[in-house]
Amino acid sequence: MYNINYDNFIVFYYISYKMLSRKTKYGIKALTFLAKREEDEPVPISVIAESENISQKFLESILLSMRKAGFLGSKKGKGGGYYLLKEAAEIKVAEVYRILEGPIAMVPCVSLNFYEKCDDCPDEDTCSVHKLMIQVRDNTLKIFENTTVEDIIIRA
Amino acid sequence: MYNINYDNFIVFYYISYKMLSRKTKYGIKALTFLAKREEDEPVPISVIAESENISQKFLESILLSMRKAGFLGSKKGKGGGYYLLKEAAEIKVAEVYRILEGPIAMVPCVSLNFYEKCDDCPDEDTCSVHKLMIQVRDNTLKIFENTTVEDIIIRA
DNA sequence: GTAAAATCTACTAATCCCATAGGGTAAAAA
DNA sequence: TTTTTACCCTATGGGATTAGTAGATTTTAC
Repeated sequence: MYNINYDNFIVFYYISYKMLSRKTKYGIKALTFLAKREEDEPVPISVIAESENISQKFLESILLSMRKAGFLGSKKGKGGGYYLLKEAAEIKVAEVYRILEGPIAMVPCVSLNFYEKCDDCPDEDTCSVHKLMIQVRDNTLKIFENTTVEDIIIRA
Repeated sequence: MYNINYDNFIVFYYISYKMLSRKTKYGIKALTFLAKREEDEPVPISVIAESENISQKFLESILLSMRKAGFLGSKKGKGGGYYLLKEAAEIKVAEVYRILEGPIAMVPCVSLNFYEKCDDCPDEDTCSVHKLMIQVRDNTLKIFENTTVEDIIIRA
């Protein structure tokens, strides 16, 4: 929490970082954790959760989403857990982001995969922010498309 | 709303675009609207709201924030309204964004102006997403710093 | 074939923030 | 003094996030 002085009145406000949710963050952390292991044996949720400091129940739903998306496989029962189905170098951050977070674009009207007209905006061509947001989207997309789980491990 | 087929069950879900709120979007639209006018006379909130298709009450608070931030001046009573205090070429999108939306960074631990440790992350150095988010921040920041209200008008 | 281990599923809940609306006050002009 | 406008405070519905709780289901181990 921060405070800023306006006209001699102290104004308290919370800063919100909503662009990267914990869900996506945890998802990426879990993927890199799995990729860093040498063995291909299934890893229980509990192990990933503890190692990466993630709420286990929350992580369950995240891993499930990524299993349904084809990144992970799972095995039930003793000795079970989750394991990577793809090579770390084949998993792009862009794909993971879209599964867990949603569109990469800042506004629906500039989304490539989930385009929708902004319901508050009568005309995209005259919209002040449209082209600016396309620019931002292209740049962010470029980074996410060119970064794989392997890249993340190497850099860190 | 989109629907996707998982295991023969139809799953409905809503897509959220939270990165650029209406607040910021409306703020930029209002600034460009004022900048496009040739006269420097004050423009009533109602006129801006109607022209740009913005909820008037919501726009009130937005313009107030931008007045307190030094971008706008205001005049009460008949013939009153809001007017630009700076030249359009001097108003960077980055500044407007920080006032209305908040930090440009996707996560607190990579924010330049509002740095905070992520409370779910024990160690930034070993965090998988930290460096990636720095990269995204730098790119977005570059765009926002190099774009002014005048640029927006010219491009559109 | 029983117990343990683990994934899966569903429901609930607290909290937060966005977007908006309503109503009233203060100031400026006519 | 009346009108016009910005200014300020409060409230509220809805939705997203981030879990927590309880149990069902599947697999392995003994």
